[in-house]
Amino acid sequence: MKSFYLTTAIDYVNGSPHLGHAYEKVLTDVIARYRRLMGDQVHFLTGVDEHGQKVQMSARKKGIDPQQFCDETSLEFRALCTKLNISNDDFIRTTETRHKAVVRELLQRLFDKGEIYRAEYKGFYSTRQEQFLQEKDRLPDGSWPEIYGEVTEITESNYFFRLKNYQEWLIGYLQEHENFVFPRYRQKQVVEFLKEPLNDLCISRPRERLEWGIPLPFDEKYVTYVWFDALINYISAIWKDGAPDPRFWPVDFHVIGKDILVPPHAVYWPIMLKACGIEPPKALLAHGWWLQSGAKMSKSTGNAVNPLDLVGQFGADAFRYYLIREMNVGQDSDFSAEHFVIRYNSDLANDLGNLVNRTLNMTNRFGGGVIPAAEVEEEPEKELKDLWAKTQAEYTPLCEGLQFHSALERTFVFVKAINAYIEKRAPWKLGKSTEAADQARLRTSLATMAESLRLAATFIQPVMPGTTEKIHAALGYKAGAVWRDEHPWSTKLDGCKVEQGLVLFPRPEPAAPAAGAAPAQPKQPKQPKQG
RNA sequence: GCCAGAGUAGCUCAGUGGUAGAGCAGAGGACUCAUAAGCCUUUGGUCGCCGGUUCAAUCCCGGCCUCUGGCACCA
Repeated sequence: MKSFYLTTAIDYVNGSPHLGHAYEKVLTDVIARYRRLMGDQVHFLTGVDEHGQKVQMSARKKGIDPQQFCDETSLEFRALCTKLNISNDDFIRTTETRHKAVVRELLQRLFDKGEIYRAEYKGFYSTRQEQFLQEKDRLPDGSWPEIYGEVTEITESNYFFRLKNYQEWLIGYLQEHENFVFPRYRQKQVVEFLKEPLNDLCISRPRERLEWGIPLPFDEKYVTYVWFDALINYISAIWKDGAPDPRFWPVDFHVIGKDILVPPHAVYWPIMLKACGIEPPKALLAHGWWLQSGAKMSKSTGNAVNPLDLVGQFGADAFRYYLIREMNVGQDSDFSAEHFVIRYNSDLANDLGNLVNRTLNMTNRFGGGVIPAAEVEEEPEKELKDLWAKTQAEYTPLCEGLQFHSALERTFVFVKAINAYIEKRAPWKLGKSTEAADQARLRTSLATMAESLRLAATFIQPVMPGTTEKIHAALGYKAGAVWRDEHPWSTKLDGCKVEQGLVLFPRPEPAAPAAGAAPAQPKQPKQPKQG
């Protein structure tokens, strides 16, 4: 069985989860679920980054121990995974012993090899912000901004990692591995970055300045800083006998935000691994950001909508659907609650949810609640089956290319076609006919709509696993163990007993006529005709 | 400044060397199994601007404008 290891970035616990965290987890989860369905042995890791100055300061502000602070806030991130139905196999925290041990082991290994050395670092230090400043932090007139308070030039001794020794190696590696970074154009950014000479990387902080970190094994007066702590999580979580578990390493995908691609994941990380004698990752997937231009405006009026509230209101599957359907992986996209409601109503409630409900109702009314076998194949059936063949052919390549938004789009084209098929057959008319041929067509139409619904449900599974299960259950069906065997058009449903009715995606209550932007009013009902 | 991405119907986007497409929104219609859902029909665009190559460019080339992101020790 092929193994497939993928990770999200670990989230910094000095703050609450937001849409960006949610998206990264959902995207990674969709890939993970898809690979599992394709038969891979998946290992999906996520977690939290808990060290550093900000955590130390936040804990102090609350008057609690940093560890206690981490214990509390990391729970929020775990809760987010549960809420979004994330199927991670592991959740790592950088304050765990298993992690700290590996960090120290690798630091020692590099120190022994001479990859880490001690040197003086001279710079401008802000006591108030407890950090070194950069030349770019200066105001145009050369002074330092007010927020830094008193700035003094100090010299500090620190440990450095010989990054620049590996610059040529990395450039060559990127040439040989053109698909190291997805999307491709981001790899160009990395190559561009490497045209400038690298400096060695400062990897320590003196403990008097930063207490909350992992002490260097060869000098306990220092803790390691940021990258040699956080990035290591990807291997510390699967550490086995002095190396990352060969069943999973090298990792198939590190899913990260575009903001931490260059330089941390695309430069520091491969070089760190190379220096340790460990293989680099197979690929990095840098996703874009959700912009919330609309939210900023409403914030000023105090009406800010937290996107994560939509999960509670509409369910994890609907939320996941929106994120995956709207975002072209790698690009940025705009998030708006209005847009969300429009998609929810149109795709999920009207097209899919309503289709499920009407299929169940017709099967009960015209078929006695049991899905009959198809008996004829005329133009309407042929058209629908042809479309399925086309959908099936396109689906897998799209998913393999991470084009999940397109894969969903094709699947919903098929869903719409099922609705159109039903109109063509009009079982409610066939039901009134006593002709044997019409009765055969009626049974065929019930079988066809049920089967096509089963197939559509199968294809939405990586994105909306709960919905797939509900639809299959409503059809009285339990999917087999091998997903790909579920893809072809079949007679698997013959004789299945269906449920009474099922409203999967209830339409939201009409928005209260509160001031300002009322989101997505439901369409005005048409007046029923008199008579 | 440098690098990259993007500028196509009201909105979100697809697209090909031969006088433009989808979904949503809008308009009209027939139906009733259904979450007043679904189906059918339909109104919208000098495809950022200016040149060039070509029989022919939205798609090729050059220039320009606008937007977004990155340009290191900051999660």
